Amino acid sequence: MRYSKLFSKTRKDIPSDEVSKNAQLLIKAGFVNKEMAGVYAYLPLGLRVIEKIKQIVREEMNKVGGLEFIMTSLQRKELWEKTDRWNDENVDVWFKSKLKNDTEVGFGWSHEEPITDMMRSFIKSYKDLPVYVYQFQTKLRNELRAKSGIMRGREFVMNDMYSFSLSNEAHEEFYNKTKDAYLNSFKRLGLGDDTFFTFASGGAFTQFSHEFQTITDAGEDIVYLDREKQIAINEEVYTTEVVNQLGLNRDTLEKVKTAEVGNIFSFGSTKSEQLDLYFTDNEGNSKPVILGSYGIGITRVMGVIVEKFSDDKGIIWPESVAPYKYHLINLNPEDSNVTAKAEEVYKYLSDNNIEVLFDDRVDVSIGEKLNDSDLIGLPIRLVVSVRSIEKGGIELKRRDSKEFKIVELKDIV
RNA sequence: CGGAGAGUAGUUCAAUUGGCUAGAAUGCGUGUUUUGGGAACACGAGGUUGCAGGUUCGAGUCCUGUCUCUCCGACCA
Repeated sequence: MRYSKLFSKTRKDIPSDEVSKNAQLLIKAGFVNKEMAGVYAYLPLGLRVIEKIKQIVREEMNKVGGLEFIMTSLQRKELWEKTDRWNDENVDVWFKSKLKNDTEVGFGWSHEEPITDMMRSFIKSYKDLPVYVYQFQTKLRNELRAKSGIMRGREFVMNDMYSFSLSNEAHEEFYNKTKDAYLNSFKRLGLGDDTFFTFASGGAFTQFSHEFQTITDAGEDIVYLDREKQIAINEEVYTTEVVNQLGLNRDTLEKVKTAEVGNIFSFGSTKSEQLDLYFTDNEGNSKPVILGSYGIGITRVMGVIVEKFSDDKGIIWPESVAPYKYHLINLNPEDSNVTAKAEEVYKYLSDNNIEVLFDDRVDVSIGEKLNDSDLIGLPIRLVVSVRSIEKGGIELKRRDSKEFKIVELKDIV
C-alpha cells in the first residue's frame, strides 16, 4: 500500500475531549475516526488490525469445531419477552425502534435469544447435536456512559460463539476446549503474558462464569491474581470461601487492575426451557438442549493492545495484529537513485505477497516521515535513503528496538 | 441515571468589568530555500463564537431554554 494513496492522515493535535490513551493514539495515527461518544469509524489501517484480530480468533474457533455464520442486527421483541429481558429495567442497554407498521424491534446488544430460537428449526434430535456456531457482529448497546475510547463503546465488534450440547458432560468438555482456544487466541494476539482465566459471578445456573482479564490500568475491573497458577478471582466474587474453594492462598494473591477481553458462560438448560429448545434423545425422551455462550470483544482487544504496547512516540503493534509488517520509507524522493531503489524494494515485497506500507510521499519532510512511522508503529521499518545506499543497501530497524542494520534486498524477508 | 466541568478557525487554545475589524499556534494552499527526527521565510484562504430566544446603546462575555462533549460515581448477564 502506498501511503500517498491512503486518505487517512496522522495528526499533531488530537481533540481535547479524547482522554483515553488508546483513542488518542489511534486517532493521532489515523486508524479510527470518532463519530460520536462511544462510536468510532475504522479507517483502512484500523480495519486491517480488526481483520487480523478476527482472523486469529476465527482460526481458533474453527479448531474447536465452530462454524461461522452471521445473525441479524434487528431483533424480535417477543423472544426477549420470553426470557424477561426486553424490559428496560432488566436490560438497560437496549436500542429500540419501530417498523412502519408500529411493530417494536430491538437492535442486537447480544444474540443469545435469537440464536436459541433459530436453533429450534435445526435441532430436533440427539443426532443434530452438538452445534457450535460463532459470528463477528457489531453489537449495539445504549450505554449510559461511553468511556475508555474504543474499549467501551455504544457500537463495537464482538466475536460471539454459542454451543448447543446434549448433556452437561458434553457441554463441559466443549467448554474446556473453548477455554483453551481463548487462551491461545490471546496468546497469539500478543496479550498472553498478561491475560488470565478469571472466576467471576455466574448467574443462576453455575456458581461462576469465567472471564479473561488482561492487566492494564485502562481497565475497569479488579481481580486477585495467582501468577503461579495462572488464575484470578474477580473482585465481585472475592471471598475467603471462594479463595479456599479454588485452592488458593489469600496471602499470595496480587490485586491488579484489568480489562475484560473475553467471557465464557454456561446457561445449562434454563434458556432452552424459556425459549422451548428441546431435542428427542435416543430413547424418545424430550430434553432441553444445554447452552453455552462465549464472547471476545474484538475492538476492545484492539484498544487493550494499544494501551499496553506504545511508547512516547506512538503505537508498537505486535506482529500478529499489525496492519502491515513493514513500513518502507523513501527518505530522499528527490534523488532518482533512492527512489528507484525504494520502488524496487516495494515491488519485491509486493511480488512476494509481503505486507508493506510504502511511504512514497514526495512533499513531506524527513522528520515527518520518521515520526509518522514511529506513530503508526509497524513492526519493521525499512529506510531507503542516500545514506543507506552509500552504506550498501537498506536500513532495517525494528519498532521496539533502537538498533538498526544495513541489509540487502534478499535479506529482508 | 446522580454529581461536576466544557462548547470560539480543521485542531489546540487566547480574547481584562459587557466595548475597537474575535487573535495566536498548528494544520491547509501558493512560492522560494532546505533535506536523517514533526525544517525556514513570505503571501493567502479559513469564524453566523453549538443552536434558539432574551436583556442592553453595545453580547464570545450576562439571563432562559435546548443540543452536544468530557470527567467522577452508579451500571456493564
